Amino acid sequence: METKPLEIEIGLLHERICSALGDPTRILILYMLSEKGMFVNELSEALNIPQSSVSRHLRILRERNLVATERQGTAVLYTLPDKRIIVALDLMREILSSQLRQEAKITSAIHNQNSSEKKE
Amino acid sequence: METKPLEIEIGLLHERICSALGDPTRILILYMLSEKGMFVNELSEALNIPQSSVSRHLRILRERNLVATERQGTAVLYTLPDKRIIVALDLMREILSSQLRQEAKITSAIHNQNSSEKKE
DNA sequence: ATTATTTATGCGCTTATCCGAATATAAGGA
DNA sequence: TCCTTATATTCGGATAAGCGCATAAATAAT
Repeated sequence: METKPLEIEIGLLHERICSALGDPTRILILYMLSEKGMFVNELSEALNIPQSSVSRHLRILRERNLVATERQGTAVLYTLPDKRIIVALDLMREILSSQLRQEAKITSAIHNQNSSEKKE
Repeated sequence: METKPLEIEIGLLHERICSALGDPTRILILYMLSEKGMFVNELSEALNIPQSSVSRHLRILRERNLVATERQGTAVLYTLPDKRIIVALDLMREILSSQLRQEAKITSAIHNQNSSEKKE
């Protein structure tokens, strides 16, 4: 079974980037860090999520170099070293809102259809 | 417990777009469809993956409107209605290759360090 | 050294995701 | 109708991912 170059690259893309986006909390963390660097407990409080859970999510992001760390005393400041991930996420949000607009159109079209059917 | 607007939007973003990218096969399918429309069996053969598996992946993409379908006799042609998802994926590939270049730099720096240490 | 603070990890559990094989469904032709 | 082709779904099982709680590890201060 041969594995083509594209497949290998996509496999790596999934493993390193896409799978990190596979949890809504992690996406939210990326957006929060795009505003400013934050400590673990800050994120934990802001998200209202247990510290251990935040720490685990941060580990996944850190292992993939999507966030960077900087020790400050006993605390660890997390920052976003490459803002392009936010650009990619924003693009996906645009795709989503296109979809939602489209779905709203279809829904209202069905409503119009129903009300004109009633008239007949 | 309040849920802020951003959280809701991110939740939807994850549910509808990001989670669909959570499997390498699905990413590969999107790339293949970006070249040309394909039938299920074509994808199945090209990917060397069982038809049922491909069909399931296509369902996930279809439910999220990331692919469109068009019946042609007994077969179903799958196409990519919005190429922007490819733009987003390509951007992530760029981020990844930046990372890989960076890692290569660090690795070679360590090698240089080691060899100069040996000299002393 | 002891203690306080902050972050990371181990553990057990639950849930979600993926898979292959088999079966069901849909469309078209003999 | 019956059969063929193409696609979709169901089933059962295996694997991965996420969570909360408790605990370990790291740093700094007394």
